[in-house]
Amino acid sequence: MAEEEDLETPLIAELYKPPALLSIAQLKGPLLYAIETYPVTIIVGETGSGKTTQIPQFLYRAGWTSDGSQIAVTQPRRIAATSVSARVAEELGCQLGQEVGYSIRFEDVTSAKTKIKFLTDGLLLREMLVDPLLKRYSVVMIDEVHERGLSSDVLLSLLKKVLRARKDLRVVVSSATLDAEKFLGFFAPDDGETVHGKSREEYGCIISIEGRTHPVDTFYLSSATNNYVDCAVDTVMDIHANEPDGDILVFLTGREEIDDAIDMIADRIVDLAPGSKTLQPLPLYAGLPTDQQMYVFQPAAENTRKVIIATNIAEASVTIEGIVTVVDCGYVKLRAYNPVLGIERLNVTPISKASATQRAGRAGRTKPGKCYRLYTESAFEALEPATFPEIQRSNLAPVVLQLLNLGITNLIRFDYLSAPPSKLVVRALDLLFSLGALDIHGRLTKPLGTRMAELPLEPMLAKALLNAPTFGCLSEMLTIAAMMTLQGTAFVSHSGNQKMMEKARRKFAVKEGDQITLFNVYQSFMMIGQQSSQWCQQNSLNFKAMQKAVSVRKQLRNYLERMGIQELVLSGSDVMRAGGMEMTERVQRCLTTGFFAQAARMQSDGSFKTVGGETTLWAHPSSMFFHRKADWVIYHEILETKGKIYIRDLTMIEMDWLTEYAPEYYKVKQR
DNA sequence: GGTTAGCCG
Repeated sequence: MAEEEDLETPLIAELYKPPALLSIAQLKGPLLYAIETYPVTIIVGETGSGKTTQIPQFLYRAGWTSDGSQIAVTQPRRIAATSVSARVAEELGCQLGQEVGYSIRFEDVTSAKTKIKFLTDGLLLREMLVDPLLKRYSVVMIDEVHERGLSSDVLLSLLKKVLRARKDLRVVVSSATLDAEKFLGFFAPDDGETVHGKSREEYGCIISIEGRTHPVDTFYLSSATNNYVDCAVDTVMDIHANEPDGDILVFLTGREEIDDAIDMIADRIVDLAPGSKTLQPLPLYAGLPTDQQMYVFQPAAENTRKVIIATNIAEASVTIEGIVTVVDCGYVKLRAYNPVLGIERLNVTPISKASATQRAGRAGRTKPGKCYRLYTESAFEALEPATFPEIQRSNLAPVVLQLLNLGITNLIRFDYLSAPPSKLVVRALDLLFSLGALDIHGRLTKPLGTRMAELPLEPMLAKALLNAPTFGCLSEMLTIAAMMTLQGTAFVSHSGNQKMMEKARRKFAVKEGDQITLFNVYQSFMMIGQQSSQWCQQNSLNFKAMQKAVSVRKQLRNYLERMGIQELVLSGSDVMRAGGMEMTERVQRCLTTGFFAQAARMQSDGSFKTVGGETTLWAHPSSMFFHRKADWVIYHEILETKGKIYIRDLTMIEMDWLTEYAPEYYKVKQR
């Protein structure tokens, strides 16, 4: 086919140079020596080097847990914590939950015998609230720090402090990229200073480990493309025509691009010579229903080559057998946060070198592979070495709350690995102050502020929930809080089935808005649906998400009970009329006490304006106010997509409630 | 007017 022969921008080869490194087994001695000698050891090794599974076992066998302490190994994702722990338990020949276990939210598979514990980094942060010096651990290993996630960044800062207080603690930091010097420099004492008698040079060391992956030949475009989706499709067809067997993995940035690419490939398959090997294009993104995600793991049919077109989900958390070729568009969607408007948006951003390497590595898991980068080599050279830290582009209110609760008072001068813009910190402090979590000196209030910090909820929702008893709607707010944490995943939404979904949603809808509609969904699931998956299917509901809501609700209720707040179940007429107010109104008022800063008023054209009047917002199509009229509302989330700002989870309120429940916040704006 | 990169407590 001529079309594929003369690609506008032909691909040129770049030779792969295997690094001369030692394998993990050969490094056992040096690793144990380093961890014994230095407070901090930085491990550099690609996924597949065995660092995550082997190092904890080395430490365990070398006696690091013989005094009854444990080894903690953190992972950024739940799926990694569970699967790695299962493998280590198998290698050590023990039952999972005995010597080796894992702990993630809602699942604690550990026991008194557990010596090696895998857990998510977010959960270790939570543990620090109860045990700030992490006394139960002799070694803490933080894995995948190169991803620069919010939790792992904060953990590293906190561990630096803990190391100052605990001479016996050892920290192992593991990264897939060569930014080890930065991490080591962060932990080490300043020049001329010492910690526990150790100088900067004596404080830590770096060990690099060889990966167990196969070499990957990398190709670049000779000149840049302005349409990487078209280019990806061309490249796939070209590979299919010219390369031997083996599946293809294509990285694009989102669902829309993936669907487009799949349609284009499907069109081109028709043109393939009769009887020749065919292509099976498969999408993979997180929003896809689980059963459809599973197709990518099934081997291709006879005489068929699989092409998996995926988002970043395939970069780290998912491993697919049989991939020998990777096509990398060079972009990813990243969250950006505008602290002035408090708006999150998803930006298509060039990936980092670290990501590019990780993506290429996906081609070399079973045998030598090839990676086609849809950008020039000079564009690759110009990429940032590592991903822009999440702490510099997030809403920091939850982190600030947690740090304050750990006794860290100066958040501007806190020892960050990469400091967030001070605007983000100030915005977070402002919000927490207006919620009543901080006093004018920036200290946590008691009990409200400390309780908000303890709840595993975003601050606004935590505030509303803690206020619920005064409105006599704790039971309802527990349900609403649990449902809101699902972030719009309660209803299943695969393309083509939208009408059914709309119909299902209308069954639960009430005029007061989305939050009380979510309450109805939960109530029906429990009472009518009897928590069955079949009932969920009939009502276009996501069974897994509903089960999660049940768990979250239980967990929140337990937290509140420990704070001495009981869920009172009122009965009959009490529920309907307590305080001379309908339950719905009490819930609406209660929500206002948490979300007053996110109020908007509907205009005659159906759009919304914020209180200041400067920003135009639109109800998200999943909201009932996408169609219906409202006046004032509070909203849960605000997000920007394709230049349009949407608000999600809306509840009707009255304007007077804003000044009633947040007089300070609205005082200035009234004048 | 028409939707959601990914992950965590």
